Amino acid sequence: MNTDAHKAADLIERIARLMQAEEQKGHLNPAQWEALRYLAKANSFSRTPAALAEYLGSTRGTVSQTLIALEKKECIKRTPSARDKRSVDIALTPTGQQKLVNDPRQKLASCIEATRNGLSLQDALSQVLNEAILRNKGKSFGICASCRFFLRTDKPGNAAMPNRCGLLNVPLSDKDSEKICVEHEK
Amino acid sequence: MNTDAHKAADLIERIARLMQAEEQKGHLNPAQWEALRYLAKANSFSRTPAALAEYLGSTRGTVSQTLIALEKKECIKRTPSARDKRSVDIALTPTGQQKLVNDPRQKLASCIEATRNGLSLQDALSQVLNEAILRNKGKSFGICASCRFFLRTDKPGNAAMPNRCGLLNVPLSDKDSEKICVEHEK
DNA sequence: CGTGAATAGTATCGAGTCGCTATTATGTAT
DNA sequence: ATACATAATAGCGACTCGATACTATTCACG
Repeated sequence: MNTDAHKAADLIERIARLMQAEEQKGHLNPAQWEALRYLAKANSFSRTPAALAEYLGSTRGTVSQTLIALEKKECIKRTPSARDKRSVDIALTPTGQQKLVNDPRQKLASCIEATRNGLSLQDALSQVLNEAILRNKGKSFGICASCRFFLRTDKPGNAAMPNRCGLLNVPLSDKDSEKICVEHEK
Repeated sequence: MNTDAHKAADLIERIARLMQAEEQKGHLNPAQWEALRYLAKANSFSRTPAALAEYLGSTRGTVSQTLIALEKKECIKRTPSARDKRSVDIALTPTGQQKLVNDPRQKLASCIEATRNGLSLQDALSQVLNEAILRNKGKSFGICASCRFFLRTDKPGNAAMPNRCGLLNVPLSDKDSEKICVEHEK
Protein backbone atom coordinates (compact mmCIF):
# COMPACT_ATOMS: atom_id res chain seq x y z
CA MET A 1 0.00 0.00 0.00
CA ASN A 2 1.92 3.00 -1.23
CA THR A 3 -0.45 5.12 -3.24
CA ASP A 4 0.03 8.66 -4.49
CA ALA A 5 -2.15 9.82 -1.63
CA HIS A 6 0.12 8.11 0.90
CA LYS A 7 3.19 9.66 -0.66
CA ALA A 8 1.54 13.08 -0.62
CA ALA A 9 0.62 12.60 3.06
CA ASP A 10 4.25 11.67 3.73
CA LEU A 11 5.42 14.83 2.04
CA ILE A 12 3.02 17.09 3.92
CA GLU A 13 4.26 15.76 7.23
CA ARG A 14 7.90 15.83 6.25
CA ILE A 15 7.75 19.40 4.95
CA ALA A 16 5.87 20.47 8.05
CA ARG A 17 8.49 18.82 10.25
CA LEU A 18 11.38 20.57 8.52
CA MET A 19 9.41 23.77 8.86
CA GLN A 20 8.93 23.19 12.55
CA ALA A 21 12.62 22.51 12.98
CA GLU A 22 13.12 25.97 11.51
CA GLU A 23 10.61 27.49 13.91
CA GLN A 24 12.22 25.87 16.94
CA LYS A 25 15.40 27.82 16.34
CA GLY A 26 14.02 31.16 17.53
CA HIS A 27 12.67 32.19 20.91
CA LEU A 28 9.19 30.97 19.97
CA ASN A 29 8.26 27.36 19.33
CA PRO A 30 5.88 25.98 16.67
CA ALA A 31 2.76 26.04 18.84
CA GLN A 32 3.46 29.60 19.88
CA TRP A 33 4.03 30.69 16.27
CA GLU A 34 0.76 29.12 15.18
CA ALA A 35 -1.06 30.83 18.03
CA LEU A 36 0.40 34.21 17.08
CA ARG A 37 -0.53 33.74 13.44
CA TYR A 38 -4.03 32.74 14.37
CA LEU A 39 -4.52 35.73 16.64
CA ALA A 40 -3.31 38.06 13.89
CA LYS A 41 -5.97 36.97 11.44
CA ALA A 42 -8.91 36.06 13.70
CA ASN A 43 -11.75 38.47 14.42
CA SER A 44 -12.41 39.56 18.00
CA PHE A 45 -15.06 36.88 18.69
CA SER A 46 -12.52 34.28 17.77
CA ARG A 47 -9.57 35.47 19.84
CA THR A 48 -10.30 33.24 22.84
CA PRO A 49 -8.52 30.21 24.27
CA ALA A 50 -11.40 27.93 23.28
CA ALA A 51 -11.39 29.04 19.64
CA LEU A 52 -7.63 28.75 19.43
CA ALA A 53 -7.77 25.23 20.87
CA GLU A 54 -10.34 24.30 18.25
CA TYR A 55 -8.20 25.79 15.48
CA LEU A 56 -5.09 23.95 16.61
CA GLY A 57 -6.93 20.67 17.12
CA SER A 58 -5.71 20.81 20.69
CA THR A 59 -7.29 21.16 24.13
CA ARG A 60 -8.05 24.19 26.26
CA GLY A 61 -5.63 23.04 28.91
CA THR A 62 -2.73 22.89 26.48
CA VAL A 63 -3.60 26.19 24.87
CA SER A 64 -3.88 27.81 28.26
CA GLN A 65 -0.27 26.91 28.93
CA THR A 66 0.85 28.18 25.53
CA LEU A 67 -0.89 31.50 26.16
CA ILE A 68 0.75 31.82 29.55
CA ALA A 69 4.12 31.36 27.84
CA LEU A 70 3.23 33.95 25.18
CA GLU A 71 2.08 36.45 27.77
CA LYS A 72 5.30 35.97 29.70
CA LYS A 73 7.13 36.84 26.48
CA GLU A 74 4.88 39.91 26.15
CA CYS A 75 3.54 38.85 22.77
CA ILE A 76 -0.09 38.88 23.86
CA LYS A 77 -2.34 40.47 26.46
CA ARG A 78 -5.22 38.62 28.10
CA THR A 79 -8.18 40.58 29.42
CA PRO A 80 -11.44 39.28 30.93
CA SER A 81 -14.22 39.42 28.36
CA ALA A 82 -17.09 41.87 28.83
CA ARG A 83 -19.48 39.73 26.76
CA ASP A 84 -19.06 36.56 28.78
CA LYS A 85 -17.53 36.80 32.21
CA ARG A 86 -16.20 33.25 31.98
CA SER A 87 -14.23 34.13 28.89
CA VAL A 88 -10.96 35.85 28.12
CA ASP A 89 -10.09 38.16 25.23
CA ILE A 90 -6.65 37.80 23.72
CA ALA A 91 -4.92 40.60 21.84
CA LEU A 92 -1.54 40.80 20.15
CA THR A 93 0.80 43.35 21.67
CA PRO A 94 3.05 45.46 19.44
CA THR A 95 5.82 43.03 20.39
CA GLY A 96 3.69 40.15 19.14
CA GLN A 97 2.93 41.90 15.87
CA GLN A 98 6.60 42.67 15.45
CA LYS A 99 7.49 38.97 15.80
CA LEU A 100 5.26 38.12 12.86
CA VAL A 101 7.29 40.36 10.59
CA ASN A 102 10.09 37.80 10.77
CA ASP A 103 7.87 34.75 10.68
CA PRO A 104 10.04 31.73 9.76
CA ARG A 105 7.13 30.45 7.72
CA GLN A 106 8.24 32.86 5.01
CA LYS A 107 11.03 30.44 4.21
CA LEU A 108 8.50 27.78 3.30
CA ALA A 109 6.44 30.26 1.33
CA SER A 110 9.49 31.26 -0.63
CA CYS A 111 10.27 27.60 -1.43
CA ILE A 112 6.72 27.22 -2.71
CA GLU A 113 7.07 30.37 -4.75
CA ALA A 114 10.19 28.97 -6.36
CA THR A 115 8.24 26.00 -7.70
CA ARG A 116 5.68 28.35 -9.32
CA ASN A 117 2.94 25.97 -8.21
CA GLY A 118 1.53 28.10 -5.40
CA LEU A 119 -1.93 28.53 -6.78
CA SER A 120 -2.63 24.92 -7.71
CA LEU A 121 -1.03 23.76 -4.47
CA GLN A 122 -3.22 26.08 -2.47
CA ASP A 123 -6.25 24.81 -4.31
CA ALA A 124 -5.44 21.14 -3.84
CA LEU A 125 -4.52 21.56 -0.18
CA SER A 126 -7.65 23.47 0.69
CA GLN A 127 -9.70 20.64 -0.75
CA VAL A 128 -7.80 18.23 1.47
CA LEU A 129 -8.36 20.44 4.50
CA ASN A 130 -12.07 20.74 3.78
CA GLU A 131 -12.33 16.98 3.56
CA ALA A 132 -10.44 16.54 6.85
CA ILE A 133 -12.58 19.13 8.63
CA LEU A 134 -15.73 17.49 7.32
CA ARG A 135 -14.70 14.08 8.61
CA ASN A 136 -13.61 15.32 12.01
CA LYS A 137 -16.68 17.51 12.33
CA GLY A 138 -14.24 20.35 12.90
CA LYS A 139 -14.82 24.03 12.31
CA SER A 140 -13.81 25.58 9.01
CA PHE A 141 -12.45 28.93 10.27
CA GLY A 142 -13.22 30.67 6.99
CA ILE A 143 -13.42 34.44 6.61
CA CYS A 144 -16.66 36.22 7.51
CA ALA A 145 -17.35 37.31 3.95
CA SER A 146 -17.73 33.67 2.90
CA CYS A 147 -20.04 32.72 5.79
CA ARG A 148 -23.71 31.86 5.57
CA PHE A 149 -24.42 34.29 8.42
CA PHE A 150 -22.74 37.19 6.64
CA LEU A 151 -25.03 40.08 5.70
CA ARG A 152 -23.88 42.80 3.36
CA THR A 153 -25.99 45.83 4.22
CA ASP A 154 -24.34 48.56 2.18
CA LYS A 155 -26.11 51.45 3.83
CA PRO A 156 -24.65 54.76 2.64
CA GLY A 157 -25.15 56.21 6.15
CA ASN A 158 -22.93 53.65 7.81
CA ALA A 159 -19.81 53.45 5.71
CA ALA A 160 -17.55 52.32 8.57
CA MET A 161 -19.59 49.22 9.39
CA PRO A 162 -21.27 48.27 6.14
CA ASN A 163 -21.85 44.59 7.00
CA ARG A 164 -23.29 42.43 9.78
CA CYS A 165 -22.91 38.98 11.29
CA GLY A 166 -26.37 37.45 11.34
CA LEU A 167 -25.43 34.90 13.99
CA LEU A 168 -23.92 37.16 16.63
CA ASN A 169 -25.90 40.13 15.34
CA VAL A 170 -23.02 42.60 15.33
CA PRO A 171 -21.77 45.10 12.74
CA LEU A 172 -18.62 44.31 10.77
CA SER A 173 -16.19 46.62 9.05
CA ASP A 174 -14.81 45.67 5.65
CA LYS A 175 -11.58 44.75 7.40
CA ASP A 176 -13.39 42.54 9.93
CA SER A 177 -15.14 40.81 7.07
CA GLU A 178 -11.82 39.46 5.82
CA LYS A 179 -10.84 37.92 9.16
CA ILE A 180 -11.38 34.32 10.13
CA CYS A 181 -14.04 33.31 12.64
CA VAL A 182 -14.77 30.31 14.89
CA GLU A 183 -18.42 30.44 14.01
CA HIS A 184 -17.85 30.35 10.25
CA GLU A 185 -20.18 28.05 8.36
CA LYS A 186 -20.45 27.47 4.65
CA MET B 1 1.71 40.12 1.75
CA ASN B 2 -0.67 37.23 1.35
CA THR B 3 0.33 35.40 -1.77
CA ASP B 4 -0.78 32.00 -2.99
CA ALA B 5 2.49 30.63 -1.68
CA HIS B 6 1.79 32.00 1.79
CA LYS B 7 -1.69 30.53 1.78
CA ALA B 8 -0.33 27.19 0.66
CA ALA B 9 2.28 27.30 3.44
CA ASP B 10 -0.51 28.04 5.89
CA LEU B 11 -2.46 25.05 4.66
CA ILE B 12 0.50 22.69 4.88
CA GLU B 13 1.09 23.63 8.48
CA ARG B 14 -2.57 23.55 9.42
CA ILE B 15 -3.18 20.15 7.84
CA ALA B 16 -0.04 18.80 9.48
CA ARG B 17 -1.19 20.12 12.83
CA LEU B 18 -4.59 18.48 12.60
CA MET B 19 -2.79 15.32 11.58
CA GLN B 20 -0.52 15.53 14.59
CA ALA B 21 -3.51 16.05 16.86
CA GLU B 22 -4.77 12.74 15.48
CA GLU B 23 -1.45 11.06 16.17
CA GLN B 24 -1.32 12.31 19.75
CA LYS B 25 -4.45 10.34 20.59
CA GLY B 26 -2.74 6.94 20.58
CA HIS B 27 0.07 5.61 22.76
CA LEU B 28 2.65 7.03 20.37
CA ASN B 29 3.28 10.71 19.73
CA PRO B 30 4.08 12.42 16.41
CA ALA B 31 7.87 12.18 16.69
CA GLN B 32 7.63 8.51 17.56
CA TRP B 33 5.31 7.82 14.62
CA GLU B 34 7.67 9.59 12.23
CA ALA B 35 10.60 7.59 13.56
CA LEU B 36 8.73 4.31 13.13
CA ARG B 37 7.75 5.20 9.58
CA TYR B 38 11.29 6.16 8.73
CA LEU B 39 12.73 2.95 10.10
CA ALA B 40 10.22 0.93 8.10
CA LYS B 41 11.37 2.35 4.79
CA ALA B 42 15.08 3.04 5.37
CA ASN B 43 17.80 0.63 4.32
CA SER B 44 20.10 -0.85 6.93
CA PHE B 45 22.86 1.79 6.50
CA SER B 46 20.30 4.44 7.26
CA ARG B 47 18.70 2.95 10.35
CA THR B 48 20.91 4.84 12.81
CA PRO B 49 20.19 7.66 15.27
CA ALA B 50 22.28 10.10 13.23
CA ALA B 51 20.42 9.41 9.99
CA LEU B 52 17.07 9.64 11.73
CA ALA B 53 18.05 12.97 13.28
CA GLU B 54 18.99 14.26 9.85
CA TYR B 55 15.70 13.07 8.38
CA LEU B 56 13.63 14.67 11.13
CA GLY B 57 15.61 17.91 11.02
CA SER B 58 16.33 17.30 14.68
CA THR B 59 19.41 16.61 16.82
CA ARG B 60 21.06 13.39 17.92
CA GLY B 61 20.29 14.13 21.52
CA THR B 62 16.58 14.47 20.93
CA VAL B 63 16.42 11.43 18.70
CA SER B 64 18.31 9.43 21.28
CA GLN B 65 15.54 10.14 23.77
CA THR B 66 12.82 9.29 21.28
CA LEU B 67 14.50 5.97 20.58
CA ILE B 68 14.71 5.20 24.29
CA ALA B 69 10.97 5.82 24.54
CA LEU B 70 10.31 3.58 21.53
CA GLU B 71 12.50 0.82 22.92
CA LYS B 72 10.66 1.00 26.25
CA LYS B 73 7.46 0.45 24.27
CA GLU B 74 9.13 -2.49 22.54
CA CYS B 75 8.65 -1.01 19.07
CA ILE B 76 12.34 -1.09 18.19
CA LYS B 77 15.52 -2.93 19.11
CA ARG B 78 18.92 -1.24 19.28
CA THR B 79 22.07 -3.29 18.72
CA PRO B 80 25.70 -2.12 18.52
CA SER B 81 26.82 -1.93 14.91
CA ALA B 82 29.46 -4.34 13.63
CA ARG B 83 30.60 -1.91 10.90
CA ASP B 84 31.33 1.00 13.21
CA LYS B 85 31.72 0.34 16.90
CA ARG B 86 30.58 3.85 17.74
CA SER B 87 27.32 3.28 15.93
CA VAL B 88 24.01 1.61 16.71
CA ASP B 89 21.72 -0.38 14.42
CA ILE B 90 18.01 0.12 14.89
CA ALA B 91 15.46 -2.48 13.85
CA LEU B 92 11.68 -2.56 14.06
CA THR B 93 10.32 -5.31 16.27
CA PRO B 94 7.17 -7.21 15.25
CA THR B 95 5.35 -4.95 17.73
CA GLY B 96 6.67 -1.91 15.89
CA GLN B 97 5.63 -3.28 12.51
CA GLN B 98 2.21 -4.04 13.89
CA LYS B 99 1.77 -0.44 15.04
CA LEU B 100 2.30 0.78 11.49
CA VAL B 101 -0.66 -1.25 10.30
CA ASN B 102 -2.92 1.19 12.14
CA ASP B 103 -0.94 4.30 11.28
CA PRO B 104 -3.17 7.34 11.87
CA ARG B 105 -1.60 8.90 8.80
CA GLN B 106 -3.95 6.73 6.74
CA LYS B 107 -6.74 9.14 7.66
CA LEU B 108 -4.90 11.95 5.92
CA ALA B 109 -4.12 9.74 2.95
CA SER B 110 -7.77 8.88 2.63
CA CYS B 111 -8.74 12.56 2.71
CA ILE B 112 -6.27 13.18 -0.09
CA GLU B 113 -7.63 10.25 -2.03
CA ALA B 114 -11.11 11.72 -1.75
CA THR B 115 -10.00 14.86 -3.57
CA ARG B 116 -8.61 12.76 -6.46
CA ASN B 117 -5.62 15.09 -6.58
CA GLY B 118 -3.09 12.71 -5.05
CA LEU B 119 -0.74 12.51 -7.99
CA SER B 120 -0.47 16.22 -8.77
CA LEU B 121 -0.26 17.01 -5.07
CA GLN B 122 2.56 14.55 -4.64
CA ASP B 123 4.33 16.09 -7.58
CA ALA B 124 3.96 19.68 -6.39
CA LEU B 125 4.92 18.86 -2.81
CA SER B 126 8.02 16.95 -3.79
CA GLN B 127 9.18 19.99 -5.75
CA VAL B 128 8.70 22.08 -2.63
CA LEU B 129 10.59 19.58 -0.53
CA ASN B 130 13.46 19.47 -3.00
CA GLU B 131 13.70 23.22 -2.90
CA ALA B 132 13.68 23.24 0.90
CA ILE B 133 16.34 20.54 1.10
CA LEU B 134 18.48 22.39 -1.40
CA ARG B 135 18.31 25.61 0.60
CA ASN B 136 19.01 23.96 3.92
CA LYS B 137 21.78 21.85 2.44
CA GLY B 138 19.87 18.86 3.78
CA LYS B 139 19.97 15.29 2.55
CA SER B 140 17.44 14.09 0.03
CA PHE B 141 16.72 10.62 1.43
CA GLY B 142 15.73 9.26 -1.96
CA ILE B 143 15.57 5.57 -2.81
CA CYS B 144 18.75 3.78 -3.83
CA ALA B 145 17.56 3.11 -7.36
CA SER B 146 17.48 6.86 -8.06
CA CYS B 147 20.96 7.54 -6.64
CA ARG B 148 24.07 8.50 -8.55
CA PHE B 149 26.01 5.79 -6.71
CA PHE B 150 23.56 3.07 -7.72
CA LEU B 151 24.98 0.37 -9.99
CA ARG B 152 22.72 -2.09 -11.74
CA THR B 153 24.92 -5.15 -12.39
CA ASP B 154 22.35 -7.70 -13.63
CA LYS B 155 24.64 -10.70 -13.38
CA PRO B 156 22.69 -13.91 -14.04
CA GLY B 157 24.78 -15.69 -11.43
CA ASN B 158 23.73 -13.40 -8.59
CA ALA B 159 19.99 -13.08 -8.87
CA ALA B 160 19.46 -12.33 -5.18
CA MET B 161 21.75 -9.29 -5.12
CA PRO B 162 21.63 -7.91 -8.65
CA ASN B 163 22.69 -4.33 -7.79
CA ARG B 164 25.40 -2.48 -5.87
CA CYS B 165 25.95 0.75 -3.99
CA GLY B 166 29.04 2.35 -5.50
CA LEU B 167 29.62 4.57 -2.49
CA LEU B 168 29.52 1.99 0.30
CA ASN B 169 30.51 -0.77 -2.13
CA VAL B 170 27.93 -3.29 -0.99
CA PRO B 171 25.45 -5.51 -2.87
CA LEU B 172 21.77 -4.57 -2.91
CA SER B 173 18.73 -6.76 -3.44
CA ASP B 174 15.87 -5.44 -5.57
CA LYS B 175 13.99 -4.80 -2.34
CA ASP B 176 16.89 -2.85 -0.85
CA SER B 177 17.05 -0.74 -3.98
CA GLU B 178 13.60 0.66 -3.25
CA LYS B 179 14.46 1.76 0.28
CA ILE B 180 15.52 5.26 1.26
CA CYS B 181 19.12 6.03 2.20
CA VAL B 182 20.97 8.78 4.10
CA GLU B 183 23.71 8.80 1.51
CA HIS B 184 21.36 9.32 -1.43
CA GLU B 185 22.52 11.88 -3.97
CA LYS B 186 20.94 12.90 -7.22
C1' DC C 1 52.47 5.09 12.61
C1' DG C 2 50.82 7.94 16.09
C1' DT C 3 48.33 11.90 17.60
C1' DG C 4 44.80 15.35 17.24
C1' DA C 5 40.44 16.24 15.26
C1' DA C 6 36.06 14.70 13.71
C1' DT C 7 32.15 11.63 14.48
C1' DA C 8 28.49 8.41 16.86
C1' DG C 9 25.93 8.09 20.56
C1' DT C 10 24.30 9.02 25.31
C1' DA C 11 23.28 11.55 29.80
C1' DT C 12 21.42 15.42 31.84
C1' DC C 13 19.13 19.95 32.46
C1' DG C 14 15.50 23.31 31.73
C1' DA C 15 11.60 25.09 29.18
C1' DG C 16 7.72 23.84 27.14
C1' DT C 17 3.84 20.82 24.74
C1' DC C 18 0.17 17.91 25.40
C1' DG C 19 -3.49 14.68 27.28
C1' DC C 20 -5.79 14.14 31.47
C1' DT C 21 -8.27 15.07 35.53
C1' DA C 22 -9.85 18.18 38.79
C1' DT C 23 -11.57 22.80 40.22
C1' DT C 24 -13.77 27.41 40.00
C1' DA C 25 -16.70 30.59 37.98
C1' DT C 26 -20.33 31.71 35.03
C1' DG C 27 -24.37 30.79 31.72
C1' DT C 28 -28.40 28.31 30.24
C1' DA C 29 -32.38 25.36 30.25
C1' DT C 30 -36.11 23.18 32.45
C1' DA D 1 -34.27 26.93 41.71
C1' DT D 2 -31.72 23.38 40.42
C1' DA D 3 -29.09 20.72 37.27
C1' DC D 4 -26.29 20.78 33.52
C1' DA D 5 -23.13 22.91 30.20
C1' DT D 6 -19.30 25.83 29.21
C1' DA D 7 -14.81 28.88 29.83
C1' DA D 8 -10.67 28.88 31.71
C1' DT D 9 -7.00 27.39 34.66
C1' DA D 10 -4.06 24.38 37.89
C1' DG D 11 -1.35 20.39 38.45
C1' DC D 12 0.55 15.78 36.99
C1' DG D 13 3.24 12.70 34.09
C1' DA D 14 5.30 11.48 29.71
C1' DC D 15 7.64 13.31 26.27
C1' DT D 16 10.13 16.69 22.83
C1' DC D 17 13.75 19.62 21.97
C1' DG D 18 18.02 22.68 22.30
C1' DA D 19 22.21 22.93 24.69
C1' DT D 20 26.08 21.23 26.93
C1' DA D 21 29.12 17.87 28.50
C1' DC D 22 31.06 13.36 28.12
C1' DT D 23 32.81 8.64 26.31
C1' DA D 24 34.22 5.67 22.74
C1' DT D 25 35.70 5.17 18.04
C1' DT D 26 37.44 6.29 13.67
C1' DC D 27 39.91 9.07 10.54
C1' DA D 28 43.31 12.24 8.51
C1' DC D 29 47.64 13.86 7.95
C1' DG D 30 52.09 15.05 9.23
